[in-house]
Amino acid sequence: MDALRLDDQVCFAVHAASRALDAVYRRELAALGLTYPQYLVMLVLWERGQVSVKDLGVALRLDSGTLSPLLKRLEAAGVVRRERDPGDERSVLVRLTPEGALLRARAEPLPRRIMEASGMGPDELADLHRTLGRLTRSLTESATRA
Amino acid sequence: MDALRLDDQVCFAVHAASRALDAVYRRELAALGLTYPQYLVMLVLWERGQVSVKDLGVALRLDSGTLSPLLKRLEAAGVVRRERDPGDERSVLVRLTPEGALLRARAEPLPRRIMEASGMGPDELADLHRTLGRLTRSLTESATRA
DNA sequence: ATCAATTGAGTTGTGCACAATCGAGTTGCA
DNA sequence: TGCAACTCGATTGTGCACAACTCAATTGAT
Repeated sequence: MDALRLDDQVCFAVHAASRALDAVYRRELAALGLTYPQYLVMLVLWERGQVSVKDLGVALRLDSGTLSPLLKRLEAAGVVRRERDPGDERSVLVRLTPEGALLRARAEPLPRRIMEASGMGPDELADLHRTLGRLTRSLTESATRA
Repeated sequence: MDALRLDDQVCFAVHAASRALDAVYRRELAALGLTYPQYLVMLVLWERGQVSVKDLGVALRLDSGTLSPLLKRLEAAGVVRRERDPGDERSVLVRLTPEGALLRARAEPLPRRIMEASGMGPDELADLHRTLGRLTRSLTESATRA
């Protein structure tokens, strides 16, 4: 086996799977007016109600260069509000608007639909989840070490 | 378990792994002057020597909107050449330049380095590769059906 | 032989991702 | 107390990804 064959590269398999997932989410989220990364932000907000941009970045592993414009679009769409933290004026708190909170109900059926589209059972998905978690951790560590 | 919890979403695990891989490749490829998607194109060219834009799109599952500017940058970097297919003037053939062919040797050690950074054994990686392949196929099918 | 439908690249517009940088606000230490 | 170091968010610039569209070349059906 040739180490440089495209089809043998796990990296391409991950990349392709990620884009295929994105395409399925694009279709499912269109009705909610959200993109996939915007949906990820909403997941965090539906869990916590309010988060600083900093903590959002930690949760999603995104920096402010990505989050700032994304949050601006979510604010323009009327689903979140942004305001400086009175206790620390450097920090910006992001909260759900009532409209944003209402979106949650419409997002509820999504995970099941994606699971069905994946063609995999719960156990297999859980296994994949764990494996990818380990992979991401290893890669991240190796990146910070080097 | 809450279906909408970020940490329970396999989609986020895939997304995060993909970006972590991209980060590692970014570091490794910097010396070659390539980005990760450009490296994927080069993989195909190192295999086949010459490919039409159309076939590249099939191999990488990318459309011309992504490939056209990317190939333009590779051409500007001097590693590929583009010319109309004399047999079918609609088609554009992409070929390696000698400089592009030389890059292959410098890319050779990459897969091993990434494998080490992944912290996973060959069997486990092969397994992940297969699982992701099935996932991508299922998602793609479900997308075209709907 | 003609022309309508199809194919293949390219362009435009939108949005994500990251590096590098800036500036305001905060903290800590001399 | 005063100032240097640090933190946080925003901005700029580059590149990837996809949808929608344009246009030229080709194909096929009549």
